[in-house]
Amino acid sequence: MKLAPSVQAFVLHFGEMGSRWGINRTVGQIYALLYLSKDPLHAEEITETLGVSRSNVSMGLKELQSWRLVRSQHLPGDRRDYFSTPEDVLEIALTLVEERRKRELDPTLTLLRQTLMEPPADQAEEHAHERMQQMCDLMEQVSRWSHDLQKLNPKELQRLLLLGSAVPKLLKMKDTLTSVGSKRKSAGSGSE
Amino acid sequence: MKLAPSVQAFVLHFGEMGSRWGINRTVGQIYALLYLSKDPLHAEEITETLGVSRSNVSMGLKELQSWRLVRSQHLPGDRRDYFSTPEDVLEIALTLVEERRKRELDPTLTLLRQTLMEPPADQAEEHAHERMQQMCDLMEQVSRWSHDLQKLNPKELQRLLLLGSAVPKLLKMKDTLTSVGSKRKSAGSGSE
DNA sequence: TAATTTTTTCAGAAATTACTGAAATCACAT
DNA sequence: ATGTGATTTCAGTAATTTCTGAAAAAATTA
Repeated sequence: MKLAPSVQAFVLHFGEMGSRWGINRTVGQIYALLYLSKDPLHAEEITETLGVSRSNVSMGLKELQSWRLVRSQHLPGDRRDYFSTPEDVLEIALTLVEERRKRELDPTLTLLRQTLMEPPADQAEEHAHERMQQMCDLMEQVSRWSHDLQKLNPKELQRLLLLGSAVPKLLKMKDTLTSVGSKRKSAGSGSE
Repeated sequence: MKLAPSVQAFVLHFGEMGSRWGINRTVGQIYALLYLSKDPLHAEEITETLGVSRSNVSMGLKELQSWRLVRSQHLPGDRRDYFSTPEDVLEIALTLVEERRKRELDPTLTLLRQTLMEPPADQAEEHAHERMQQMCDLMEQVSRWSHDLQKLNPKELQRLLLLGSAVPKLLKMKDTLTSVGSKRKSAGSGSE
């Protein structure tokens, strides 16, 4: 398949960015190609277009599926697998957040929780444990944010994205409201 | 410097996670060590503790400083540089968000904007450009979120983190309020 | 069932990234 | 200026990751 110049550039760019994003060049290129493609592609087509080996494409597709960024399907009268990316960019972004949480946060969170079960043995360990506790608390909050995001419907998510810096204003608004109803309620903490 | 078992485990873990986070083993270990350390350390101390070469530590510290995750300072009567991490985990998280935006989003955003300046040359490019536009729009929103986050003070940020899944409720609350003041105003869009 | 097509696996090769030791540079004190 | 200690640079080496081609396995059809 011959690519238009701008498509070619995008595919190559994704290949280069791959290493920053924690995937390899081929995986980045495959994703870019599928993302831009109007119709699902089969592995052989990807192989030819990118000029890499068939086995490399096979492994790349497997990895992208493990990220849930690529899906496979069958077309009637064709034995080959066809691959495509989800349409909705918001859905894609959510998946990315979720998978990165699993891979980049959860293992550390697990270690921290285990470690913090045991009390520090001595003075030297004491300060370290305090620091670990701080990191653990933060990661748990971020992790919960990520989980909560997954529950939002696209409409709510879209609004949240558009909100941006208006969030603090909204928080103030809420303060005003809640303080009207109940005078001097313990301020600041509590997850509502 | 001899490390307590739990500290040792944390340092090694950060080394292993490094590859997932886009840094190498040594950089991960150096960061973990400094993060847990009560006092700033000089490079030689890090070298001995981690058992890697002095030059490797030098490069690692340079990289961590480029991420703004590590700072250097001088102690009176000592010519060596001492290194430490910022105390506040929220501040650290913000820095991480900002730096990742710069490294992982901005380059792609630049390419997309450039590409989308030109109209698609033919039918084949047309669909690809639509997809690029969708990605570009989303990335710009995420990028703006990241920028806006940086402007929040720690208190606001902490509240936002605690909010989590309560955000949609808050949005609904806002709807109720604003619709009271002005009847039938164009709903849903507009960044407030 | 066997034949055919498609996909996956995996050992070795190629490419990339990380690390080291030696030399160069820098910073400060005398 | 010269010396001393600290830091950085960098070419070469080591380790890791990525990629390939061949073979095995799986899926589908006849």
